[in-house]
Amino acid sequence: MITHAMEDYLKAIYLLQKGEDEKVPTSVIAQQLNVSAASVTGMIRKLASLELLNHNSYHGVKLTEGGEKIAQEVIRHHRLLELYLVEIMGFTWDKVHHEADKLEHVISEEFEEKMAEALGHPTIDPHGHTIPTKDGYLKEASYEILAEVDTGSFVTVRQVNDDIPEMLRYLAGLGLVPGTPVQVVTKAPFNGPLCLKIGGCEHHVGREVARNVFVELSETGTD
Amino acid sequence: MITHAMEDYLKAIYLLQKGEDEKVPTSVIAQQLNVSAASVTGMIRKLASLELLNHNSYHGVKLTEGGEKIAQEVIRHHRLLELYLVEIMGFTWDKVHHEADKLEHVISEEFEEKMAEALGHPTIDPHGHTIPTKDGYLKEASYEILAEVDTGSFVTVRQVNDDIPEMLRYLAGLGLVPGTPVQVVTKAPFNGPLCLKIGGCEHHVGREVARNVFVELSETGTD
DNA sequence: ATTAAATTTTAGGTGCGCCCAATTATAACT
DNA sequence: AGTTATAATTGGGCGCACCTAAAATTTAAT
Repeated sequence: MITHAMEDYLKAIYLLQKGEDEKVPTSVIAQQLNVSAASVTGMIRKLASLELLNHNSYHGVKLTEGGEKIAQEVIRHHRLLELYLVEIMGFTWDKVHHEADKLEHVISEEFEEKMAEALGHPTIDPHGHTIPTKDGYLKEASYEILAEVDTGSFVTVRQVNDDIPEMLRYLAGLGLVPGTPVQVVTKAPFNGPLCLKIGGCEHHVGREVARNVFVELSETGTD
Repeated sequence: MITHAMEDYLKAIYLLQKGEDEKVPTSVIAQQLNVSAASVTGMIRKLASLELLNHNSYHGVKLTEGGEKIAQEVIRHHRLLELYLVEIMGFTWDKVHHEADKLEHVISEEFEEKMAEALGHPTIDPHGHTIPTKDGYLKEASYEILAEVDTGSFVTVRQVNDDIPEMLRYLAGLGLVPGTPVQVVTKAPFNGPLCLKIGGCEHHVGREVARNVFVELSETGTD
């Protein structure tokens, strides 16, 4: 039996091992899930005994195929839910992450299918993340971090981190949402703010924010 | 902190104490929730310590105002969900009870409101049960049990029990759904089947089924 | 009034998922 | 290589929600 907590661990490990290379250390999982390292060790033992991941003591974990499958299903639920809540139910995009985190463990496969149909089998969620397909395929495109692109770059927003509601409201206010073209006008030194041209207007946003926005470099004739 | 299990107990007790008179005995709660009587006693102690119900040892329990409030909220969630799943998402009515039982503990107040709006603030769920209002008011109309009305009666279906999916599919097939007018043509003796005229056709249904259908007697000119 | 039957409660125990504190393993540094 | 810092694991505990088996209470029946 897969419990909700197990699903949370599998999802977290899956997303972490995508970001980095393979092996995910205990401490990182603990931080991600806001639990103690001891708790993680305990849960890892259980998941390993179910062959959902491989555990090399003191050297991190790696999901098995079975573990990845479950993680992808949970992520599909989460991202379909986020989009459904925004598009069909009229939630603002800052609220949906929290709601989806609870619902993702509870909905049936039929619920998932009804959502997918109502949304026209979408592939991208409101924050720009790829929705895994029913058969578990998830290829997350890799974008640049806005905070790190060169001054003068023309970029298009592709993704934003979805877990800080206040930041999402701020971003929406700026128009810094997936699909928006942006020019990086200046980057102040010493981790200072970026000056961004968004829809003709210039805005100054801090690095903290710019680290949570992911962009694609535009073809810009010049160069 | 109110847990999901507590919500289930409060809901069950609320619905049971409506049906009967006041005090609900331990054994009935145990049966309703499919747990042992010992488990019920344990949970009752906890709920009593939170002042959500009053417990007279060996003499059953009765919800306090606080307990009723929570029960009504859970029931509102459940019934709005059932209707939403049928009307907006296109579920068949036999599947929604199970789905709503899981979702009812998880959705936010905002989710509840979005559903209510999308449905035009409905008052009756797909099986004919009253949906409590936001401020907790629930007046469940009391109908006759189809199995017990007199031969020859003209009645209108008002409610059906929602927890047996196969029976719901059967009832839908017969057209025995809330709003349908029905005539009780004959009732075979020794708990035999009822002959019902539904939309011009006669059908023979067993007592078991007829005990799960609730009807309102129609004004029938004659008499 | 006593006893038998049914119901309810207590006692003791299980698995889950979390914690803290203490230990052990790895890695990093003279 | 030997010491030290960091990270991971083990051990012992806690609360929740459930269980079975045994004891206690109420009820109904003689």
